[in-house]
Amino acid sequence: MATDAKERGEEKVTLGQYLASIRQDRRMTLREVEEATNREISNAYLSQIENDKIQQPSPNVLHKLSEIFGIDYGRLMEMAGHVVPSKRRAPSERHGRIATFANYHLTPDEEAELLEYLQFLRSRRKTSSAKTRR
Amino acid sequence: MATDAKERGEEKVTLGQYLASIRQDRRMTLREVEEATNREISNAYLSQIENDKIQQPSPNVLHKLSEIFGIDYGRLMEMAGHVVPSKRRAPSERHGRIATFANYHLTPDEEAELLEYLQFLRSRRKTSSAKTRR
DNA sequence: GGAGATTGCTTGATATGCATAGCATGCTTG
DNA sequence: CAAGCATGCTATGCATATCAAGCAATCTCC
Repeated sequence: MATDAKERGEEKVTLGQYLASIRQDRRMTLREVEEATNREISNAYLSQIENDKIQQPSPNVLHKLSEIFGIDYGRLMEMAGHVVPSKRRAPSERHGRIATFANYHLTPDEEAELLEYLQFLRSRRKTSSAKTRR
Repeated sequence: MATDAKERGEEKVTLGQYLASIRQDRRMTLREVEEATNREISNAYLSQIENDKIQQPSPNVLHKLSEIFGIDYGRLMEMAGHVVPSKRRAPSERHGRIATFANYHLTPDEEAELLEYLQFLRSRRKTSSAKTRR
């Protein structure tokens, strides 16, 4: 247990972070995404979303993005703070499938590095009682 | 025009009409509904919604109303013109060989750090070439 | 008839989604 | 270096969701 991550700030993946990482994973530029949406979503606006300048992008926007990227619309809705049908609303996020890496096109190399990094993270956390990071 | 929404004709019922008729059915006043939502939705705003002055009430508002009235949230979303998340999840199981991370049960904290690290990894070896070292 | 409450609605103000245009930096090549 | 383009981001402005306050019609009950 332990895991008092909530108390220390920056832990949870934001909608912006998630979308940005997905876009990079797909190797697309902001303008390419704009193109892909038939100019329905401007690159400028996308930038704001990725930097969390927009608090709640509309469902239609999120849907378009989920189509482009081939990711789950419901999850985007959730991350944006919208209530999703058939999902129980709980203030405390039980982890579950927040940002599963299945959505990323990881190369074997990347996967290896991530695993290694994860081990590093965990070892560090177990041994030293961690404090301010970075 | 506060006629019953039971028009025999096939004109489609608007969100406002629907909500108004439901509220009347429940025999509640605008202010009672406002109360029932813990004042999250003002009676003034409700009035505008019922008269279709508002084109797209936010999902959260619609959800609250669906709770109060005990009606289907998804339907309200649809009537409001929002795309409703369908669970018709396509066979997007392209991950195949790299589902490794699915086996780890990452805390939100770890997931965030991994994502950040992945972005870091990719940001440096952008698209081959270039010996740029920022 | 008038005070007082109740109910639906309008209005003015504010917040925020979202677009167009433009900026800053980086990279490439003459 | 300058020119050019690509990429991410910012500045500005408009549209609209949402609220607080107030108004008009109604229904009491004296």
